[in-house]
Amino acid sequence: MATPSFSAVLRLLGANARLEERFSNGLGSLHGLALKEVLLLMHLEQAPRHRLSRIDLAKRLYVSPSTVTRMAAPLEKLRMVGREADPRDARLAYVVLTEAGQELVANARASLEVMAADIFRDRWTKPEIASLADLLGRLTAGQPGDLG
Amino acid sequence: MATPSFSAVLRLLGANARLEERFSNGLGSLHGLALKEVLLLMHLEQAPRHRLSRIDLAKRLYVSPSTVTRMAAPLEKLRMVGREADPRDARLAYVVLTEAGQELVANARASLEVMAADIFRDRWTKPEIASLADLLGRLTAGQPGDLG
DNA sequence: CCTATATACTTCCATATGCAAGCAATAAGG
DNA sequence: CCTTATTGCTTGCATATGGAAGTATATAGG
Repeated sequence: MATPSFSAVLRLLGANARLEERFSNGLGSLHGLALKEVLLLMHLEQAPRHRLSRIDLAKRLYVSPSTVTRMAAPLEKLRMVGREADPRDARLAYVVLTEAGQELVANARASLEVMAADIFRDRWTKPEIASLADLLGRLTAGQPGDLG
Repeated sequence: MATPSFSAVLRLLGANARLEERFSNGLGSLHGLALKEVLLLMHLEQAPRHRLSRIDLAKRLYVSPSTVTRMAAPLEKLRMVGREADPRDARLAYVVLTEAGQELVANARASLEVMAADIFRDRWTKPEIASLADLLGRLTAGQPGDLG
């Protein structure tokens, strides 16, 4: 029917939809945060000084700057992140991971790793999982701040 | 850092975001339709008698039934799909692909296959693409109406 | 310096989407 | 038959998101 390339793309779209559904169901009840919010915190955790500008976060999360502004607001209210100005450039308003945020992201990451392992539990060998991760990594290569 | 399973999941999310961005940019200008609308038409094309109930479409597109209702409305206005009642069950309102819809989906599919090939143009061998498609197919297995 | 351009962020508006509620029709069980 | 539960679809409401416009700051070029 479809070319192999097209088939790969179509299946990636489907696999993504299934994964998002699965993770959303499991995660919200556990930590009260959406998957995207946890990813935001994970990017901060990985960044130097645990902080990133909203623009950098937007690039890493593949969303618009306005979305980052609105995602950060409730996280700031929950004291998971703080706001920090740059002394050299008054335009910058870094999003900084707090202590509480670090704790939460550690727990959420553990939950996510369990859920991820569950997805491959049946009918997958370790080399197959590694191969999938490797091939997918080539599709996202060249981006700053790869989490995985 | 992350377990291989978690890494695969994270990269899949990122790859999906990049692909959607790329396909949205290229497709809208070509045929005036969003990627999701083309996928809807492709599912109809593949279905017996070129028609599906809104519920079946929702499952295949991984969206809610209300979204299908609202996606079909403008396509019906454009005469890409029609509405057909079931003589046995008056609750069913099939979405049917029209002649014009078949033409459009053929053209759009060709565009999508070119775009898909573009994504893998550099640094990918045919076996690698096939392997990726195969592995991703295992994540979506068991679903009705696989397009690829 | 002064002006023009670019950047970071925020806010407004339009659109997309899921969920709950509602309606119509069918199916199931007495 | 009649009642109840189920199913397919639509609509109202709340939320999420991108893009355009607006503000403030920084940079580049005379």
